[in-house]
Amino acid sequence: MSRMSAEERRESVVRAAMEEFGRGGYYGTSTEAIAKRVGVSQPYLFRLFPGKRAIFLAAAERCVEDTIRMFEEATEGLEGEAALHAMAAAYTKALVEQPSRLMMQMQMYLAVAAAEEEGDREFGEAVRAGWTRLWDTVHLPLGADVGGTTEFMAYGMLINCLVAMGFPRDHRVWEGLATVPAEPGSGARGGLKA
Amino acid sequence: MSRMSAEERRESVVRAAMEEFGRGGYYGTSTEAIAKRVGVSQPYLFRLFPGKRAIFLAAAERCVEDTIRMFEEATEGLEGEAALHAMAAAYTKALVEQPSRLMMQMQMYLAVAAAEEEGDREFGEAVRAGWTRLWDTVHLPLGADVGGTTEFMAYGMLINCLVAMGFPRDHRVWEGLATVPAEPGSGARGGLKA
DNA sequence: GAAGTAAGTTAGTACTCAATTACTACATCG
DNA sequence: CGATGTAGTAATTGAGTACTAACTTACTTC
Repeated sequence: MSRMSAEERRESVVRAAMEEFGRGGYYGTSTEAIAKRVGVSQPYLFRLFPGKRAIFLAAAERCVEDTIRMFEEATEGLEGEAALHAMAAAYTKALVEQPSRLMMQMQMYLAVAAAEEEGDREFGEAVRAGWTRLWDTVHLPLGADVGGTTEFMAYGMLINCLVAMGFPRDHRVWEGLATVPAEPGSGARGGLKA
Repeated sequence: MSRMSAEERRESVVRAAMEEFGRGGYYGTSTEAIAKRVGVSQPYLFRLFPGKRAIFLAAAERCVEDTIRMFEEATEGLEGEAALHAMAAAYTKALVEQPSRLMMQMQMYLAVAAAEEEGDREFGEAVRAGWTRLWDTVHLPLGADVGGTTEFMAYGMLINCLVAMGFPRDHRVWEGLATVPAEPGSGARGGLKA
């Protein structure tokens, strides 16, 4: 169909890969599924990327970068408590609008062990580096409060897990978390914790 | 080699499956890998279980039950703050002694989406039921404090993620968490958060 | 000690999937 | 117009994998 520059194609592959890998993880996602979503033949992926792992890694890094930028933009000019609330709001917004990004994040964390066992030590390094950067991105606007940063990340991971498990928003396990309202667009204020 | 009753064999299969699935997830683990670990031929697994999914589910449910019992035993006769510290200590002990159980737990959370897409709605139900039971198990000794329970679970999920990513115990991302000492056996007291 | 049963294996099937090779359509420029 | 390069596909391959069928070995019981 529509021809695209290789760079543009790679971009749409990365986006499609985030969705697909987010759902099925590395091993549970076929390159064909990604190709189908992009609207391109499966072998063509291997002209755009050296292999499946490279696609996964690209999606993972993009995922981290997006989250980092999201927090940076949310906290622009803010500090302390205000920054915390801004980040929490941004997170709950992402939770509704891009759940696949949260899923992909979890999938990349869990992919480290298997990758390491397969001899790919670099993947783990990249994931840990990404986490550390994300951690610092949160740490700074919170006024370098280690406990606060850790707490924020902790609630984030809990939310990711609840999303992964598919708990409906009105289930009691969400009770302790001030989440986004049922319908998006009606405010989305509130913190990550009660 | 040594013959066993089918029940005993199933038991060892479940244990092996927890290790293997914990590492590679559902799709990243072959039944042959499990069979090898058990020390039995691969096709024999299908006489003990109806299929791969059933093995995964059995391992997942065992995993939840173990954790629930762990917390129940840790909090026996305790309440409130004391129960919290007991559970935290038990968790950090498990973190060192049975990391594969924590990994399996995460893997089962992330397996829900893919299972649902494959038409297996029951798996998600089972996982959510397991989480809810675990939640209640923590909730009770904490004096039915919703916020406290949520916080405890949140820190637990964060720890699971850090373990999955393979962060060494002395990395700064652990700073905000009072974790177990470098060598096991030297006390292991302290809570989940700083 | 023969018969029956339960534990376990070997061999094989049908299928999926990552990756390669060889080809085609379309543009742009000399 | 012809040449060169780039976006893309069709066909295929070889490795792995869940699962089946048929057979074998050991324990138990009368």
